[in-house]
Amino acid sequence: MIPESFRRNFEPALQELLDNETFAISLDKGEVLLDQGAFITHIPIVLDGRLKVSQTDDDGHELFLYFIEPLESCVMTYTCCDGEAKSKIRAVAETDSEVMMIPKEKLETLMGFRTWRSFMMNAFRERFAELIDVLNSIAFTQLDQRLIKYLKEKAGGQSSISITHQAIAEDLNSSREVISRLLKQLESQGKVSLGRNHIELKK
DNA sequence: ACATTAAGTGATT
DNA sequence: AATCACTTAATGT
Repeated sequence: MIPESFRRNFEPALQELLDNETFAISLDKGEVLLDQGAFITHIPIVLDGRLKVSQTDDDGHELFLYFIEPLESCVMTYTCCDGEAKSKIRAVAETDSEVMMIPKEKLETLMGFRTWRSFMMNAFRERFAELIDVLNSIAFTQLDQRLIKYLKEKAGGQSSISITHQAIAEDLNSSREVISRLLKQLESQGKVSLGRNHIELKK
C-alpha cells in the first residue's frame, strides 16, 4: 500500500515499522480529515489525491493556507501531537484521496531514524519557504502571482480546471471581481483560456 | 420561458 | 485591490 518509490527512502527497519504500524484510509472528495479544534491522534501522509489546509479566523473567514500533495505530510500535526494539543487547522480532501495514517505515539520511535528526521526536516523546510512566499506576496499585494501559483497547484499536471471565480476568490481571500479581471489579463496574455466553470491552462 | 448562477463592467473608496 | 450596483451570458427546470 505504501508506494515503493516512497518506501525505499527509508532504511529497512523503518520500512518495516511503517508497514506494521500505519494504515491507509480513503477519503471522498470534500471529506474532512481533521477539523479545527479536534484532537490530533495521527500524522497523515498523503499517498494520492490532495488535501486542502485552511484556518478559520474569529470572524468565520476561511484562510486558505496550502495544499498537501502526494508524499507530503502535514507539518502542522508534528507540532501539535506532543501532548493533547488541538488542531489549529482544518484539512479537507480536495479530491478523492488516499492517506496514510501514523499513530502519534509512534512519532518518538520514528524520530530515532535518520531518514525519518531528514524527511521531516525537509517537509518543514519546504512548507516554511512556501509560507514565506505567501507572506511576501501578500505584503506586496502581488495577487496576480498568487493566482498563477494557485492555478498551477490546482491543476496538478492537468491542463484544465473546473472551478468558479468565486471559489478561487475565497481561497485567495480576494473578491470575485478581482479574480475575474486578473484571469482576463492572463487570457489576453495567452496564458489561459476561460469558460464558465472552467479554466484551461496554456504554456 | 423563467429562475438561478457565473462572469463582466464601471464607478467609488 | 476591494466593494457596490448593475448588466450580460450560460445553465437548469
